[in-house]
Amino acid sequence: MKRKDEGKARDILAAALQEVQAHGLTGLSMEGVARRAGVATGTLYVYHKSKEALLDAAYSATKRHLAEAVFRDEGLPVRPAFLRMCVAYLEFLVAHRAEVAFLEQLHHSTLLSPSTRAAAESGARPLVDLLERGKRELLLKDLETPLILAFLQATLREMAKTAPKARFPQIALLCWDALRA
Amino acid sequence: MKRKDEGKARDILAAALQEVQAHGLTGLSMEGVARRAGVATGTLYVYHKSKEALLDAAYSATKRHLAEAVFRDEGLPVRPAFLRMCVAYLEFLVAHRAEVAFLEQLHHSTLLSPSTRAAAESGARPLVDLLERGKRELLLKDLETPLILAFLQATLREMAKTAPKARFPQIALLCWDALRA
Amino acid sequence: MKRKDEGKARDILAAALQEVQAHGLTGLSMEGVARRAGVATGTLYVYHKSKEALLDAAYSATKRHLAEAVFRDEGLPVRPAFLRMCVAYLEFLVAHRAEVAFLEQLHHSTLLSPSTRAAAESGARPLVDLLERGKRELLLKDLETPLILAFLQATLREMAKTAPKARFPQIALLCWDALRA
Amino acid sequence: MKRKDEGKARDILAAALQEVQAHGLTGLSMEGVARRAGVATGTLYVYHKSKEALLDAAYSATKRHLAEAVFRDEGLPVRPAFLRMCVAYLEFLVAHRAEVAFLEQLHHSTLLSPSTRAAAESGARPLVDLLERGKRELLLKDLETPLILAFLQATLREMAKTAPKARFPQIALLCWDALRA
DNA sequence: AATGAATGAGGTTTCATTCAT
DNA sequence: AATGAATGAAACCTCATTCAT
Repeated sequence: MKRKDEGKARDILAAALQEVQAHGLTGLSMEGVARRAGVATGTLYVYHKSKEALLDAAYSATKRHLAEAVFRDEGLPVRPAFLRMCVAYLEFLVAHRAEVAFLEQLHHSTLLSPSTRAAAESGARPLVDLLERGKRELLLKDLETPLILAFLQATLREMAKTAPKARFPQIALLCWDALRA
Repeated sequence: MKRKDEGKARDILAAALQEVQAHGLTGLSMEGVARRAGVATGTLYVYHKSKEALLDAAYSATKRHLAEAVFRDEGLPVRPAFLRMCVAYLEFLVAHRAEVAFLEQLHHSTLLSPSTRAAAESGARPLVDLLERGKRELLLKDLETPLILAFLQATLREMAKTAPKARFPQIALLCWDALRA
Repeated sequence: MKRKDEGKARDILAAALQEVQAHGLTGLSMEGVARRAGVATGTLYVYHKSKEALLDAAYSATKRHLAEAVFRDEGLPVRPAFLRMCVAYLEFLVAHRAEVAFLEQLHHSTLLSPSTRAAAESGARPLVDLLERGKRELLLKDLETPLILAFLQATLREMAKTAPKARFPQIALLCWDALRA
Repeated sequence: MKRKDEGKARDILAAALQEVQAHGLTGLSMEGVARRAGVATGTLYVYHKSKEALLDAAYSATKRHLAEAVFRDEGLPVRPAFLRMCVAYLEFLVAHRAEVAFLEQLHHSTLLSPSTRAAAESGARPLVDLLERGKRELLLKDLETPLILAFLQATLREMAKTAPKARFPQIALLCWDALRA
């Protein structure tokens, strides 16, 4: 049921995202989303069958957006691929604060359906594959993948808060050095 | 005259924590908290002037609980102090999953007052002091403190998910090695 | 699309008026108003953003009703205009007891916004103008206008309680004689 | 049940009066009264069996206060007695605005018991008697007593708003002239 | 498809009153 | 007598969802 107005569909998801950012998950109301998207409340139900479904969709779309920007597999060798992903992630973090905050809020919450969660997870597949390839090729330390992911996420998120864009390649290198065998 | 009951105050905070755990922040209702605490809804407002205030108080109390268990400064030298804190944190993570989940949910959310956030922050003071002492004594790498904190949090949280209690000292040592100068 | 229903808006104001009459200001509940108006509680909030706003609106509407019935300026000379207003006021008093009682209750009360009070005041403008014209033309005693208003209100209200409709012109004349120069 | 603390009993009635003045009848709460009176909420129920009873008592006490100050019968002849009462009423109106406002609010309201209303009415007995004596002695116009009362109340209330104390005797005389045969 | 008025269940909060101390 | 914590019914209001247009 999605062949109505592609632009309006996008507006609605964007509005949901901005509303969560502005009022928090608990302060989110369908009326608020509708107002921000410039449509009537009823219209929301033309595109999504419930509030939960709308949030699910917004979460998925945002995750996909992030995955497309960051986790593309471009067929590079391990090291340059790793460095590119780190830089891309840092850039995404500073360029799309609202999206990042939204994902964070939704991530901890009882609202997402398990299937959405699983689908979202799969967006990072290319990075996971890359790390495992790196371990097989003995380029990376033999640590559990979730641990590496947590380390990267924590480090990059923290660095994105203060470091200037010019230093992003350096930071990526730093991460590489921390993890290489 | 009837004095305010210390036990009841604790029950209410505990009930709030459990309700968030059970239904998520968005599914939290004052009636649910009251029922679980075994008091009337009105009683909640004797102890806290609003839902927000109740959550604030529960968050503060839980943070304090964590700080007391983990971040005590016992006057030890840097290395043993660091190792002790790591182990204590790991132990807290596995022994108080509900509390940890609750803190996580509240941490991202628009509900906490800035002052509560600030107060909560200060609980980790002893660890911050320790890290800075370590850097001054040239025992630790000269990294920004927030970065070290993020690293420790990510690593320990991840390890607590799978590692058995017996390996906690080893993990602490691993962290030390990762950070020592 | 469903347009806001003019009839429903009227029903709600009428219901508020009747509820105040039945249970007093302190006994007024939104649920009672909704039930009497034959709408859902939520509907009240489609038309008025709060209980206070609803009462404000009901007060304004009733005052306007009274003003239209009584204080019309029909371009008559002072004496016949004065007599006509007196009779019209007396007729309103007996024909719309509920409205009158409602206005009285609201008049003394902290619920009305100052702007509503001011707007309501302006309804009697034509009478005020008439009285001042009468004083300028030396037809009426040179008393302060508020004093004349208080006198008229007290007298007419009191007379309306007992006098039969047939005597209204006589009463109006009596007032005129009491005030003429 | 009133032999506890005469001062406290007075404080409670005074607090009720002030609270109505401050927040209106609808904004009146027992807790507010207790706080202002400097007692615990429970104490209110030692002196009055319900909120309604408390308001009844406060209304009665205030009416009695007014009656004692204004409607004393001092055995004077009609004219001086009338003039004295007018001046006393004017003085009460300016000296006890809070009391007057309180009485006004309660007068229109469903809260007073009929018996309280009747008792309060009887406070003005001496004035009613005086007026009837005046009519019998052919000193006053033969108007219905309630009409005279309404006229006096409206006029004096209006005059008290602006006239300086020095002019009170003049105003009293004005009223006398308006009503004398 | 789009609208937005209408719904009514459910949420938060208030408050008169009771009761243990 | 005095206290004030505790109660729980009801009040006000919000909001996801439906439905007539």
